[in-house]
Amino acid sequence: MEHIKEKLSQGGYKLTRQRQVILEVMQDSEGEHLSAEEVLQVARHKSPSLGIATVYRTLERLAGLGILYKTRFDEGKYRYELADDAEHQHHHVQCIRCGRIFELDEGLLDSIEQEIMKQGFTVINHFLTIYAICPECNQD
Amino acid sequence: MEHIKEKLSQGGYKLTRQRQVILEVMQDSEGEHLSAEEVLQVARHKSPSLGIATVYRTLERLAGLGILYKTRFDEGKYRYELADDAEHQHHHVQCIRCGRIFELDEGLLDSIEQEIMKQGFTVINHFLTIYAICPECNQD
DNA sequence: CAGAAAATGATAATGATTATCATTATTGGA
DNA sequence: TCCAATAATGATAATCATTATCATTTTCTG
Repeated sequence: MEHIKEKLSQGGYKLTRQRQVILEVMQDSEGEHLSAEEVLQVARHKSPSLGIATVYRTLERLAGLGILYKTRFDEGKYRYELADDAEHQHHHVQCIRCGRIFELDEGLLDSIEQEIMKQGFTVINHFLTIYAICPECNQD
Repeated sequence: MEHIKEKLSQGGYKLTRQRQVILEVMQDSEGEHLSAEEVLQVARHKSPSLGIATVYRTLERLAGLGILYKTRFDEGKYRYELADDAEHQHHHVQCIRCGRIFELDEGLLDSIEQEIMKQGFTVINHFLTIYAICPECNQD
């Protein structure tokens, strides 16, 4: 939490009550991937007058600072999750039956990146989403 | 072109003038990834009264039949491209400078899929997008 | 050729996000 | 401490892509 506050102030942002609440929501929902609307619903428990515009602005800033990951699955909206300390970019498997999202190990894409770099590209980032049927749904 | 017509009628759809025009636009733009709005602009050269709703409906049907791929890059809209004959799913590298999109070989993800299957998943599909700086932009 | 079914085009509705703007909160000096 | 400058907030309008609606037109089948 401390290093997050640091990043905020380094970015020239203040840790307001609203930002604190939104950060807490993100921390309390480890492993989930929340949309802006979902963040708002939960955050209003602690800050009932919170507006959706502030949620969007805050999530955007936090993502810009690398505190959150901003990902778009194959639906119309972005989802956010707390970034780990490490620099690594991770990936997802989404179950097409139950909709749950599973994390995928990093490093799996290294060989692909190397191939592309050979062709003269500088790789900045990559996003992989796999659609599958999860083990539980497979039992039905 | 013939096998596309076949697929259409097999799906219970008629090859109307509008659908023909939209298909031609997609065929004439090999290697590009067009949004619905872009398809409309080009298609209106041949069919000026074409409506955007028809474009959306047609692209959706063609994608449903596997004639087109429907992909969402990290922006708010879908883009479409003609699917190859092969079943394979391909992937993209997008240059963050010039915005151009490059195709990526298939097969690169096989090892990752195998890993996930070991964990009990049934893989249905996967989407990989890599953000990079392309060789040309790298020279600036 | 008629009549049913499908397709079209105009436009309204929707959902997510961004922009605007008046109000409120915060902060670093006098 | 108080005050102005600046940043942040919340309400709401605007925007953008997409989907839904519906009256009209087209197409196919008999």
